[in-house]
Amino acid sequence: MVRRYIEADCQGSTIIKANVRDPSILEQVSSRLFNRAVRGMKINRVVRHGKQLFLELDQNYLTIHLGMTGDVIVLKGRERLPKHARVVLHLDGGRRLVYDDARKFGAIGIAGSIARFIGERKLGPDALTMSKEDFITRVRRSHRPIKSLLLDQHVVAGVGNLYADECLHQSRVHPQRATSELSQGELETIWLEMRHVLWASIKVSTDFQKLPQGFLLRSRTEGAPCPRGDGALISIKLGGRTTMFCPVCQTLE
DNA sequence: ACGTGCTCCTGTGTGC
DNA sequence: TGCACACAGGAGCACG
Repeated sequence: MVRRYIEADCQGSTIIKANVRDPSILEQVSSRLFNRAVRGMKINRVVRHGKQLFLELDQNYLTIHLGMTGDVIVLKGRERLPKHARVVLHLDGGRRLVYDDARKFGAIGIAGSIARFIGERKLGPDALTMSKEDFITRVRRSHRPIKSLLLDQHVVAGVGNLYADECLHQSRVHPQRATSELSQGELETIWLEMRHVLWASIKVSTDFQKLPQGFLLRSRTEGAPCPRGDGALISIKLGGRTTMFCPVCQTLE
């Protein structure tokens, strides 16, 4: 969604200059080098891999990870900056591309190539691009709970906590099931539902209330009725993350 | 190779 | 209304 947004509003624009208002948001690059890397460069296109965004410039890539509270906003006039604007890119034509991030878990940097960036961080294949066979091969041998694997960006890139819960709910698989114990059919279902869930969310621009009936994300609250059956949702901790599921339709066996 | 707990940071919701 | 506290959608790290 953010990738499309940036591309729609900024593709072809030239970065006049950058204003790094909080250098601690920069990853492995100083403000000075960052400025030098982006100044005068055109934004040719925007590529996404998992949760990572790559703004393709003329000679390198500007990388963006939104963390938990990061957001990209394009200001077209003289609007006030958002409260936690960490980096502002001044574009030709008076537009400003703003990175806003309250908690500062996000990061912005410069990369020479996408492949190298992914390789250095050992990121797995993108959730929406990887084949079913690739997904099953990468996941199959692990004895870890399936939810931990879905959340592990080294295995699959792009699935966050909420989407992992939704994906398993749609698949009717208990989040604590050991992945190695899952049947071929269950793994195929999980791969399919992972795609369904991510596409569905993109379609409604992550406005969960607009998701179709039956989605956990519409009422992700402990005790809420299961959106697709009889149970009531319960909450557990798995790998330190809040995990919501229906104990009636997602069973451990 | 795995789970656990801690860390970074700030805003929001809850209970007293 | 004010305050203390728990918790939050990410991810890296040390540790056992």
